Amino acid sequence: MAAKLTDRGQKILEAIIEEYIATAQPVGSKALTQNQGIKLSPASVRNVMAELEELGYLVSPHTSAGRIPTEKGYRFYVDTILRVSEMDRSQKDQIELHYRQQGLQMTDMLREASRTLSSISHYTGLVMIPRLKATIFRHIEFVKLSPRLILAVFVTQSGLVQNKLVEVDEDLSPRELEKITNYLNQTMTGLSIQDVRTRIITEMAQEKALYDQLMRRAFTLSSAALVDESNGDVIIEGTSRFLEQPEFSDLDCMKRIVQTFEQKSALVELLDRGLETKGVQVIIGSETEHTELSDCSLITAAYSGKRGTLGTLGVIGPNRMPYATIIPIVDYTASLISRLLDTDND
Amino acid sequence: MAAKLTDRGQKILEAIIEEYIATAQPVGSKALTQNQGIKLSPASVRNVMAELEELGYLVSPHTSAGRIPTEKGYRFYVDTILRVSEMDRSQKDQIELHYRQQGLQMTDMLREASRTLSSISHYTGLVMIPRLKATIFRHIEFVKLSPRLILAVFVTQSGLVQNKLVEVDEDLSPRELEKITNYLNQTMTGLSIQDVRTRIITEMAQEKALYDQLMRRAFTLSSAALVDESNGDVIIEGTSRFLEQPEFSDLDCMKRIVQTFEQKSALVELLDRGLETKGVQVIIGSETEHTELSDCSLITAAYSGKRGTLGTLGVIGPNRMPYATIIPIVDYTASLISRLLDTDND
DNA sequence: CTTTGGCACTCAAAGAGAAGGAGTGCTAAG
DNA sequence: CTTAGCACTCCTTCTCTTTGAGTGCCAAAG
Repeated sequence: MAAKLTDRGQKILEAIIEEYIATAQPVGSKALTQNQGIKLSPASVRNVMAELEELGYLVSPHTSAGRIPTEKGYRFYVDTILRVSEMDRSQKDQIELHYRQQGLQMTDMLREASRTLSSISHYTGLVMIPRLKATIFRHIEFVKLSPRLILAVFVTQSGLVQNKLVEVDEDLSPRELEKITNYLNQTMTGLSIQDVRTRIITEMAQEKALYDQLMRRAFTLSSAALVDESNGDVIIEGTSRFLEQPEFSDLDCMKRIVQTFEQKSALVELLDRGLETKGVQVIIGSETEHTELSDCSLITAAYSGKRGTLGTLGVIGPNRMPYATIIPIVDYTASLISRLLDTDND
Repeated sequence: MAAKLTDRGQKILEAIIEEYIATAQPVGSKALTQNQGIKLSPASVRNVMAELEELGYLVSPHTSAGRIPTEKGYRFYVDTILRVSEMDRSQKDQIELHYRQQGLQMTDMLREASRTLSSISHYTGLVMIPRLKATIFRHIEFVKLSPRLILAVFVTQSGLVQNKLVEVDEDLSPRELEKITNYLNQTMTGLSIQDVRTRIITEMAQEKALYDQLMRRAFTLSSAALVDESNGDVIIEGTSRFLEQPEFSDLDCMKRIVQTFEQKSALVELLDRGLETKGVQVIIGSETEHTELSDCSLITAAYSGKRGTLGTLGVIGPNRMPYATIIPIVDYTASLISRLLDTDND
């Protein structure tokens, strides 16, 4: 019971998980001895399986069925058994093919990324749109729509374009607006939005601003324009892939998952977790801490622009996912997107 | 057989359809005599039902089941039987409640419209984003991202903001860009994009442009910026509502529908049909001319801004939809959106 | 001529066994 | 430690039956 997992135990656990991933059927002892390079009799395999069950890596749905992996089983598989192979050139090419089109804006590119993740992995693709405050200021422009209404258009270093309507108290002349624009573009370029906002706040408190009307207006306007009220957004592509998975054939369970997708907030939260981590992260089942997603797993990786992490992307599917093939796909996509964001628009 | 539908026939058809809409179960003669104010014996009702079946308004799934409406039945119901009631104040208020938030950009408002349509109708909401070329030019702004890359930001009369990256052959100085911007904003405001583009083309052909370098650049740049390469886009909210409908409990059928939604093109095509029509339009089943949607119906209406139709919005669900309640909802939402677009941003 | 009660008929849906079979745990022998 | 043998479990599948809702038609009543 207290015994650690033997070498043989790992081999068999691996074989069971891979078989189950492939077939979605409980794996029996006999099937194992036939399919894999396991040189043991069914009876021996059964002994090991009983051990594995006792350790919590497997369960059997009922007495006369085979075993299926538990979350703990998947976790162990992903953490210690799985060796992720490098992708070969042709696979990489296949992915890159989707990003050939030039002149895409950032959002379009991220949408394409989500679509590609889905179509190559055969699961559902997720891409988080960068949080505004994490991005680098590049350019701001104000368009006066009416005396009291101004459209702020705002471009980040990585090419993300954001629009925002700002209502103002006082009518600003075109000349004033232009001055404000110039000032902001000259002083703020290269700072992160976070920094821009703190700078605005400190400068507003300083004397200079107190006496210079224009300055005050500039700061009021830009601080309103740069408020990031979004709680994050995710591009989801390939929801229909979920309908292909036998584990979600229960309509009710399916409905709850699709609803969770539509609300997005749970996915935002899950993708957020990957922001700090380097490399690929795997979240399995109840680790999501959302009951509706307790049978789903995520494979995510962070992507970055010139300066630091921008967001995360990944794939979501059932626990029973071919991690071995999808992890490299997610990994490569993240680095590819990072590369594209680096070289684009400069 | 050749006989037209009698008054009594209509009454009974109406009762059957409404019963079927409510229960999703084939309707039998007995149920009818009990539920509705029909003062006939089951046997008489059966006679009428047989007639209705012969005329093609009903079918029975098998001998010992009740009858369900055919598409022809729904069509007749919608066209001639159904009398749509006005909505009362409280219902209108309930809808309007969702649009209270101020300072929404057009796209956000349309998304909210789609969400509201879905949540109030309990089906799936659709809102088509206006085609660029149908909209009225209000303002254009160019942001130079790099020597060869310019971001064109483009605002329409109704408040739609569009960004586009344009690659240029020659480096344009900020001063030149400013002049171009001013020129375009002065001459083009108030024209439709369609008109703007034809005007650009004719002016480019004229002598003035041939000799004025700046003009030529202005036209090249703006014509590139105003190309509308999008094939239309639709905001879909509440896909999960489909999973609640018993008629789509077949996973395979469900999957095909969700896939069709994801591709959007079919929906764009269907919403496009409503652009010319005034008032609410109903498309039933195979009238969609998409096999995957042959069990779906759409209820759509066009919405408009200051000048003419901008797009359409509506609801999609199974053929068996409560048309009587949804038609007013769609109708009112379309007029509400039109009103909001009219008063907004001016 | 229309309406209605009666009645035989049909057929899907639901339930009850019964058979089949995959897989297990245990034991004892190699 | 490994493995063959064997009894046991229990899900799955199939068939058969029952049930009941609903029909069509006919003949009698209004």
